[in-house]
Amino acid sequence: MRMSKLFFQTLREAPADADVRSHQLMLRAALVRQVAAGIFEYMPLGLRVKKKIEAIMRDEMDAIDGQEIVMPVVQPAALWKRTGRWYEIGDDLARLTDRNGRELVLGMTHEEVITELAAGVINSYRQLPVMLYQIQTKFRDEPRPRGGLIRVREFTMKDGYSFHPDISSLDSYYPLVYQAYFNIFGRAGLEVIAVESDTGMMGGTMAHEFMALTEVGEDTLILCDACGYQANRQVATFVKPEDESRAEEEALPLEEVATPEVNTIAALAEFLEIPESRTAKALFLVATIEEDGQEKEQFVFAVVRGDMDLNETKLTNALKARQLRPAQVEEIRAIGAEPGYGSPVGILRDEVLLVVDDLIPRSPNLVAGANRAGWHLRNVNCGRDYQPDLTADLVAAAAGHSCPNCQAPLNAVRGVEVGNIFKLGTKYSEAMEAAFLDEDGGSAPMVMGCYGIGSGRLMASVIETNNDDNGIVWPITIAPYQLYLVSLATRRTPEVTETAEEVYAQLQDAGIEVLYDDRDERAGVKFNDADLLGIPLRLTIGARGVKNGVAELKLRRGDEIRELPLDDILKHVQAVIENEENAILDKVISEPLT
RNA sequence: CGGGGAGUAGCGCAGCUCGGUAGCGCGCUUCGUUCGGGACGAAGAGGUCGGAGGUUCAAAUCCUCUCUCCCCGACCA
Repeated sequence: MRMSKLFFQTLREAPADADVRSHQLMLRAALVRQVAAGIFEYMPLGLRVKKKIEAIMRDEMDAIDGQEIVMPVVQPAALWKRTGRWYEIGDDLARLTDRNGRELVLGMTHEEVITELAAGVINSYRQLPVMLYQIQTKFRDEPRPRGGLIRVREFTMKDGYSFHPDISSLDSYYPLVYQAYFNIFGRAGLEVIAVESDTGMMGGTMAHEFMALTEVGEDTLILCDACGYQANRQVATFVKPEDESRAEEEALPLEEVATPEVNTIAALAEFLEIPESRTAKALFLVATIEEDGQEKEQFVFAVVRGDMDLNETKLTNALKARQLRPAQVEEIRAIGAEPGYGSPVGILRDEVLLVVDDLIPRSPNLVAGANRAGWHLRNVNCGRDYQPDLTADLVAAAAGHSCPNCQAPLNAVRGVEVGNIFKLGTKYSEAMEAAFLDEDGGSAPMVMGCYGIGSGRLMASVIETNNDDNGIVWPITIAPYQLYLVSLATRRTPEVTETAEEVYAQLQDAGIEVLYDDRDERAGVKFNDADLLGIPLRLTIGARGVKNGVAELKLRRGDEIRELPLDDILKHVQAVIENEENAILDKVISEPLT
């Protein structure tokens, strides 16, 4: 491709809207443009990267017997009503009505459609297992798109769905996808780690997220350097700090203490001169719980120790709740509690589901609120002063906590979720009546898995982790072009243009992807654009070199400049490209899932 | 949805406090000189100042409403 013909415009300065590095670079390098919040268009260079990423996805999906299909973006609401997600999912699901008043949705994922498709085609266990995937546009009306392509509303996703005759078939297939995912990210030059994750609205029994470690990530990961434990903060566990000396402590009498204007744990600990671990934190929430097929709202009073944070995912799971929201002040008062001074002692127990973290019964004589402003209670003891309805692990693991496997201190890092895999089980096949006849002639629902990767988010994550002050540093496997050919010709050096044209033709004929800078620009402009665009190889043809029969080769990552003989240039370039490719493939992680 | 910030030329910004009819840098066009890391000179093109309403002789500037975008939080297969 000739730069003189390329549809692009590099920007010297990043648009003020762009905050994160990858977003700035994508705009400056003319990969994408933003059309609206969370909605982007891809320009030629960006689309080439996207296509390369997707080619890798196809390759790896095909390698584990995936078969590519395409499903619609616009889907009938009826499908989503059958699984109940039409009611469960809120405003994230974009809904519309056609001219005849039919309700439609914009697909945010395709379980409903694919399950119906599979149900229509698959009748027999002989047709199983099967893996279907697509690379398709999704739309989620996110409440807050952010970070350029990190979190968007309209995006392209590779989503795959596998169908199995039984759980063991899924169990044996799942690790293949797990490895295929490492292959995809590795080949795209993105370092990721896999963490166990919550199954969330997808349902299912086991799930992993593939995370790119970067500060712009929205997820917090809990890692153990000592033993390799890795989990999303949503599900991470840890060994609760057991204080042996205190566990034996005698329960002391309840005692009210005046604490004017003290309505946070930090202020309370300071005011009473006690550690936060000697206080009880009260949290007021309202859960949506399904009971006898009916949804109802239930006030939930959660108690965790003052030095810990509630993990809402754990609480949601412990309650088997559909949803959880903070309670309103009026709701809190209605059950006899007071915001900022909440206590499990003396509330209207009939209306409240009282849930305590499993550390609370082992922590005697805590300071809790007194359910009236300006007062707290000393020596509150679970079991003596109040009886919880449920005791469970409710708190979030954090840096410094003890690893659940080896007790070493845990680390917390930020990550971007670039892919995920789920064992769905039969949630969708049952709802959609996707059954098959097994060997015994009996009917059984198919067991499903689902597997997603966002193309754009992957691209952004690669840029986020592969750039320097001058621009992007693409892994050669997904770079828009492999080689940037710079012609430094002037009007007085037609031989340079001639040579550059010859080299361009020669490299192109050999199948090398060349971006040829034939513009009438100064050297500095060309070099700076080459750096900004991040093309892995830069080959410069200048007057000096032509005179000596050489061209200069420089790698984007690195400073070394090598002179290559012009009469044998193809061989050298090919060798360097191969070398660069191998350097990336060598880093692909092989991590059998146990 | 709560909190904060911002909309003036393709991009980055000034002008707004104190109303007087829009400016700077980069980019873009033409000509000339230059030509190995974002050249120089000259001449140009380009803006209903996000939108609507109001105040005023006069509004980018003051008032009201509204739309959009960004950041933090809530939320999130």
